[in-house]
Amino acid sequence: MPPLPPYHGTAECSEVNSSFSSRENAPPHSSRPPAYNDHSSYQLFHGPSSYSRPPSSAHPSAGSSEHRPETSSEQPPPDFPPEISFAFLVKFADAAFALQQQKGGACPSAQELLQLADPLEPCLLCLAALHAKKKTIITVSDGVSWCRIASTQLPPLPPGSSDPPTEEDLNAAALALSGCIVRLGNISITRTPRGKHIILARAFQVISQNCQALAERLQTQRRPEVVFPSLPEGGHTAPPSSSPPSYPPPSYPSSAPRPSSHPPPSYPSSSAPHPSSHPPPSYPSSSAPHPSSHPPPSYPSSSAPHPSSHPPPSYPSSSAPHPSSHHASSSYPPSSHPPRAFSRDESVRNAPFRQATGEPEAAAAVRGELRQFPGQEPRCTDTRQAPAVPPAGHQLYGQQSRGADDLQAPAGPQRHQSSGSHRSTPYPAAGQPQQGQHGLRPMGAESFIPLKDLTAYVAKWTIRARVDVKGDIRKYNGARGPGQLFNVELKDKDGEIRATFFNAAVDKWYNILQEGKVYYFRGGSVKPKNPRFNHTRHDYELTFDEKSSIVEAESGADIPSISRADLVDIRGIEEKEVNSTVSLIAIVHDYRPIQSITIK
DNA sequence: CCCCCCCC
Repeated sequence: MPPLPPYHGTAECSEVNSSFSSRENAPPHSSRPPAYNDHSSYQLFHGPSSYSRPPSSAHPSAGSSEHRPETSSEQPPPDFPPEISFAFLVKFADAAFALQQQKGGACPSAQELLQLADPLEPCLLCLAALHAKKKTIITVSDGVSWCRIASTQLPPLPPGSSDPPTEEDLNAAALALSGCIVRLGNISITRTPRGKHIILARAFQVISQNCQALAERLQTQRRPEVVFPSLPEGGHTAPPSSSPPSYPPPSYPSSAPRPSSHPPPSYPSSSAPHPSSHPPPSYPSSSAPHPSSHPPPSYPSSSAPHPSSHPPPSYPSSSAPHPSSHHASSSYPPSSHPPRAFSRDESVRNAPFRQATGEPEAAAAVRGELRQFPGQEPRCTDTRQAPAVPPAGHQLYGQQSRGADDLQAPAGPQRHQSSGSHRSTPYPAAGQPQQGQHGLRPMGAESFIPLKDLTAYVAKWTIRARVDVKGDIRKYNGARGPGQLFNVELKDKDGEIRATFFNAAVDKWYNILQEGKVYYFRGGSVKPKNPRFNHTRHDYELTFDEKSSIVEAESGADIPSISRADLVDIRGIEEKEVNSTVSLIAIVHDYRPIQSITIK
């Protein structure tokens, strides 16, 4: 899939994003729908009433701030680095709040947050992404701050949704996302000609659905919203002061200069981030960290320079202490990863609705990624255990055992947890691999070449890459008649390339290829890409047919699907250069599909 | 073989 160039977009896009800015100090609490509509000219959501259910109301029992995720409190949420256990998240959030209060309500800077964590505990947890067009706004939190992200991807729809999904479908889908941990990937930050900031995601997967307690806990505590008006105009790159990994947690470097503490005058009084029901832990309106309209010279973050602007391309599982500190993306070629609209189909695959079978979706979702962290069993907060991951063998697609099959749930979790969540509509994940035979042999022992070395002049090649993004099947009517196709964006350690499957190849491979998994690919054709439509950082693109060989790789640990280089926390987003790409994992507090946007 | 969305 062709990373599209930065979408400088549509007016509506910019408008939507403008909502992130300033006045959007609304707390993540879903109880404040109006906040989203402050622009009378925009009709962003279906209707306030449908969203007014605060997650907490749905899970009254979990409202207490002391409530902790029941199970596996010591386990990291799926896809989080092993150091990031729930206990850590909670502890970290508490420390962050304490620091915030100590600072008189000012949001701790990234630097300060880093200092709250143990040297080896990454304090930046997320991976985020967004799109444009038919936007969707998701309010997420990383435990420290929260923000709204716009996405054109519709929420994973419940089974039986009609093809243009009905409002009810969308609402149900939106509700189902509350309390989910999602992976929002390939976030693109761009600036429109009019100066608006666009934050778009190309990947959206539900990793876990059992995090209501954590989400509620986060919601019960006021956290500053991170708005994005303060995105640097041009690639401002924080001075790479070597990350200060080790600061004893207790010592809050309150000394850290907080320019932020002086919110620009323009800041709306609304600054009180969470006017809502939860009494502010005591932080002054000043807390409103990001004066919207006037992009602070670089808000708190400025104080916390994000070290190396050029993060390592690949990250060692845990050695990288503070991925967050790396604003890798800043080094990204602008526009290299433009927003890409996700189709509903994809969303469905990532639906939070679980199947009755209660598959360990978390594990499924993370499979691949978690493997990067030896010793970490993929698991979510609770009961869902990681399915025994079959000894990484060369698994032939289509011949997997049921268990393996489970693991394949694409990114997706898609099964709904029966346990008391409001999302109870189980429905099977789409895109399950078929049970067909492919007669392909494992190629684990085969040698493969790096994607970057692939050219039209390489005779017989085998590549080993992760399906970073799988597009939807598109029907078309070309000169040779109708056809169908889908694209995937393949990625390996240091390269990427787009591949296309046409017609019969679609039928054969579409369901086999799953986003996030690593495969050996052979038998495809290489041709120069058309830079007009393909923006991957590769001069060529691939085409596979039904006779090609594609076999899942035994392990994808060396090809991180979530590059730590791109990991940032929410606050880190604003520090990114325009056109940079970042990743983060956050908890969805609220998810509201946008019904329509009326541009004035 | 497409190429939708953005740019050229």
